[in-house]
Amino acid sequence: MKEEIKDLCEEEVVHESVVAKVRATLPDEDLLADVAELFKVFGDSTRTRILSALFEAELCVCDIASLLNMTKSAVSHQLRILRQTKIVKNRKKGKEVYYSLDDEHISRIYKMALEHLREGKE
Amino acid sequence: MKEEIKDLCEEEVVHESVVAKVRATLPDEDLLADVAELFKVFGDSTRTRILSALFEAELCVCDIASLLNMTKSAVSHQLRILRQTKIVKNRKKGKEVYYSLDDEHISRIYKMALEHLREGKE
DNA sequence: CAAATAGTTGAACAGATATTCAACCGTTCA
DNA sequence: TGAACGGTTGAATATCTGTTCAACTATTTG
Repeated sequence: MKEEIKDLCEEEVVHESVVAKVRATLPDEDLLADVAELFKVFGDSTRTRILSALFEAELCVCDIASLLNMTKSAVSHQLRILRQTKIVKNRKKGKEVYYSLDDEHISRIYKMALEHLREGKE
Repeated sequence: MKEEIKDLCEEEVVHESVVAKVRATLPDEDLLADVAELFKVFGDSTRTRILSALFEAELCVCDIASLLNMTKSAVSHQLRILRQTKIVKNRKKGKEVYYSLDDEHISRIYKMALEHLREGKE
């Protein structure tokens, strides 16, 4: 018998034709992984707080740390993640490094989510 | 001396006035936590795969498990998370439980992210 | 009623992740 | 030049999170 995989509904799939159709339209595996990765970056309240601060103004690391009551180190670690995903850009002036948003789309997605949650709260 | 917190830029904040202004406009702490929580749900490729399947059709747990080549248990755990955050709803018919999307906004946010990533890939 | 199937659930485990800490680099300025 | 400050980085730690496994519920059907 072929019961190597125990819990997988291999044969007992209930709706073969629907499953086949959906499988055909499923986006590329890599693209879906990228979507997940992008959302994962937003999925941390430290980072969402940093971002909503940067919606208002360009800020240096010390500003952000003060604003969020966190250490510079912790902030810097999170900024690195936001930088690597091209959500945030920086410019150096003297000793200070100024951060700002790098992408218009990002703002739209973020604000749409905010709006969604605000509506669901009356 | 008041050096309890070591790395926090308490006094050395570089731009007091900007920080004060930004602080005033910062969204509610709870709302930001909710935003993060919502995005965290999207921040897993198993869940993004489930969602993009449900964009196409209503599916039962076995369908999804077969489609994604996962166990029913693993899928069920993720569906619970999607249910709790009201992203997905279910209806029971006989032994089977059918899942579908519960929210129009969610689709818009999700598809906007997909579009964003597709554009950045030529 | 008993067997079979769809689905759920909790505990356990492994892998990921955020913060802390200490050391470090680069720039300014005395 | 060297002290001071803004910022970064890597390792360590504690916490969180996804999958597995096994046991369970509920519904159908023989």
